[in-house]
Amino acid sequence: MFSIGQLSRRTGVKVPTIRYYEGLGLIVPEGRTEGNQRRYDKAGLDRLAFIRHARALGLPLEAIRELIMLDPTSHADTHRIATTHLADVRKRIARLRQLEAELARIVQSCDGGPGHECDILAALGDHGKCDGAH
Amino acid sequence: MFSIGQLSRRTGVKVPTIRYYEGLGLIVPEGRTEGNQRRYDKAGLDRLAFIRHARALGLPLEAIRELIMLDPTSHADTHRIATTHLADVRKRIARLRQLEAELARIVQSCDGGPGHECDILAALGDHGKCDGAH
DNA sequence: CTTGAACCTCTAGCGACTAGAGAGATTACA
DNA sequence: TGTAATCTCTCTAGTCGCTAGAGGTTCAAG
Repeated sequence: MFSIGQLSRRTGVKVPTIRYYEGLGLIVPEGRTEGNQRRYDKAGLDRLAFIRHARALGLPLEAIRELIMLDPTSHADTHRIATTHLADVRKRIARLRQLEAELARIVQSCDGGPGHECDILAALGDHGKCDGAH
Repeated sequence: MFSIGQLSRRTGVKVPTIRYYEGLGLIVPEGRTEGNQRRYDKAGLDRLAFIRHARALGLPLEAIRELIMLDPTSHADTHRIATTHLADVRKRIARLRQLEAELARIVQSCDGGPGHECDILAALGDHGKCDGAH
């Protein structure tokens, strides 16, 4: 049996966050003490480790809830959620790479030295020079 | 003179968002009509276009506020803000690429077909197989 | 039995908006 | 000039994934 603090220390998830997850129905303590404090068993520990790892991978809590709720033998659903998230991550990477290219271009337009024409502000205000992706 | 709706249509920034920006002090209408409606001039339009483009590049509103407030001839500050943001974007890309690699590995561990051992749930719960970056 | 740490619930805040209520202003057209 | 349609006003609350704090209770060690 673990207290919420022990669970927190073992998983690296902060105490208020665990309670927050409980509010969302993602994890429920096995029981309570007479004094109303939460007590967890090994299953609770595993569940929280699962949530934490999935979060570290960037899955939104809603997707994690789906993973928890669905039939663990249903490969199709599991696969769908993971694949969707992978596609999402790839989209975000693509977008960030565009931003990176444009920002790099803007920063290079000025060497930061004094007495030099600085184009950064103008470049930020002027959409015309961009690829038009945004 | 533009109404808030005209400004919205010309810049692609939604009306409530313009008012939200005003609450943060990023843009102020040139004046108001007798009936208390906002009216903007060309400077307001340019200012909003600037904000929109900077946002599209991912700059947080706080950074945009800095850019607006600072002396436009001060290259150093401008350069610093843009460079900081570029570094931030690069960090986020690096992190997402790690996630992508791991997710791809996890998804590949299961072909989604029936009657097949699916490792996705196990892989999500088990941090041990990861590079340990998260 | 006392102390101090850990725990409880509840509320509010972050960033960057978005949605909606309910009321008032403006504009286009007849 | 009237009226109807559209626009705008302020205000509040919701989104996501937490985090921080107030004010009070319980637990475990010495």
